[in-house]
Amino acid sequence: MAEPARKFARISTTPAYRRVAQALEHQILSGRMRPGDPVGTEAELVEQFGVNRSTVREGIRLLEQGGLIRRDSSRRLMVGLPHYERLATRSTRALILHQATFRELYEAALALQIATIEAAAERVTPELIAALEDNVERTAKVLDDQAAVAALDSEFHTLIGKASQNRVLQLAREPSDMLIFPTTELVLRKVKIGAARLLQAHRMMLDAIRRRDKEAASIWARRHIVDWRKGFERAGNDLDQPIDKIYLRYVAGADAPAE
Amino acid sequence: MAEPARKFARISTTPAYRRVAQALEHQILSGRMRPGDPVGTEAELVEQFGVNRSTVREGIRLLEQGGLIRRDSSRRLMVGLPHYERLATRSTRALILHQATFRELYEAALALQIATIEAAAERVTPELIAALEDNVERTAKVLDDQAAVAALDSEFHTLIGKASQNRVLQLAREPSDMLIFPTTELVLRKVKIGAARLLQAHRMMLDAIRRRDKEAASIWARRHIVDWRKGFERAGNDLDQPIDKIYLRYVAGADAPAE
DNA sequence: TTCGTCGGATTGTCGGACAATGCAAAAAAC
DNA sequence: GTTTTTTGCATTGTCCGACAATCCGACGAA
Repeated sequence: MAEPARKFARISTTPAYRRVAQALEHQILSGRMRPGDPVGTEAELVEQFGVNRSTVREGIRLLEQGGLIRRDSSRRLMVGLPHYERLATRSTRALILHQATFRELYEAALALQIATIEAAAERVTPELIAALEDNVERTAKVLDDQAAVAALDSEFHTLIGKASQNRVLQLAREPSDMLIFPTTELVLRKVKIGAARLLQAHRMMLDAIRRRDKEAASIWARRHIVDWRKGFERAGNDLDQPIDKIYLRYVAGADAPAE
Repeated sequence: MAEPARKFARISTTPAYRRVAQALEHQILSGRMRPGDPVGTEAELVEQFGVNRSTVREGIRLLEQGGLIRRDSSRRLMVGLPHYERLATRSTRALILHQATFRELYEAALALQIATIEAAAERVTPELIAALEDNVERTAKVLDDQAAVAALDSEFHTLIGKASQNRVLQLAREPSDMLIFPTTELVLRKVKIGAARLLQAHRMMLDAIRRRDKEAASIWARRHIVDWRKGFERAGNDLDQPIDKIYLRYVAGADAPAE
């Protein structure tokens, strides 16, 4: 049979639920709806879009997962401000599924932490210095408790991130941080002097930041992460193994379906 | 008034549609379902979970947006491998909504590009060298066409990313790349010798990578990005302005709802 | 003022329905 | 027997209507 002589362009038939999502997203990104604004009830959206409530609800789910739309204490819809954490967990999952290795994490963490601490040395505020000092003090007190030290280590680096006042760097760092920090505790258990070295590194970094000494801060940050790598390897782990083996228990959220 | 003495944990009642999504996600992340596997029809999921089809569909939407579940050419569901691009656009949006500035982008890009090119110098393959050479040649041919040069510049950096063989770095870079590259064309229009400088930088980076000379690669990468910044400022832009003004048109996808 | 109670509004879930479309098996043509 | 066409079934997208659970504000009682 002869070709139907393609006279017409392919008609794009985007499902209605997706168009609902796109319309809402556009409103939000263009600034016409701002974070915190109420989105309106499902019934209102039904009326505005002229589609069924089921369709509206499917569209809402699309945005809800991304954090662009949230529900407040009651269950009303409002425009949300997607926080990095949520994005980070998504990225984290992607890295796991792509079977990224610890070496890749290490390399990225090295570059990002150094850049972050240099920015922090430039722009740190007195409040954050105080918070960092407090963190270091608390770390010194619980030096025998590996879990506590690991948690404080994570907090320390989060504070450095805040001090950097660079949201792009923070965003870029979060996936690797989320995957590396849970191993700190394991490393500390294996390497006995690890906690003391960690504390010293934190002290030196804090001191360098306080003096706005980018170079010293950078050197100690590097040393700190190299220490992590050495500990990781000494704990019997292979830097080239994919991360998924270790992390599933950390990222897999829920369990049973409805029953 | 006395404190209510919080004795009870907040009672959490997760909606069924979300539990459906969590159950599927858990299956995927744990590896019991692998990318490419069919998820099954909606009817099957209805039967397995014992909930209504509408509920199943809402749960699917939650995952569909994140790329964890896709639909193939027909519309059947299958496990997807969320690609970085999708994550990057989400992160990009977050940065816009958080009103990040170009200075933050610049700082992050500097650190990330340097780390990437150093990794690339270590691990580049002959195929990628060939691809990079091809890219540079094509750039030399269209030096007067700013749009073409900008596109090739973006491609060049993507290739460097591939050569680094570090998915964590690539993932970390994408948001800032996506926001910076669209400005390259603007910069090239304003700064006449920009294209020539860009080409020279690419040549030197390629040469350094080929020689596995991390130091030279790093130096030229830095120079390259500093050039971008200078051009950006010379074009009359303020590095401390939030990025949203310029980028809405790039990231806002669709417009009209159903009518 | 504080505390129950009530009713309206809204969301979560359900069941059923139907058109459009893709896929595969059955039927027809060679 | 192989190729093409047709037919039928399965599946998704969309709609409708319904109801329980919950939240919220108002109203009245203690």
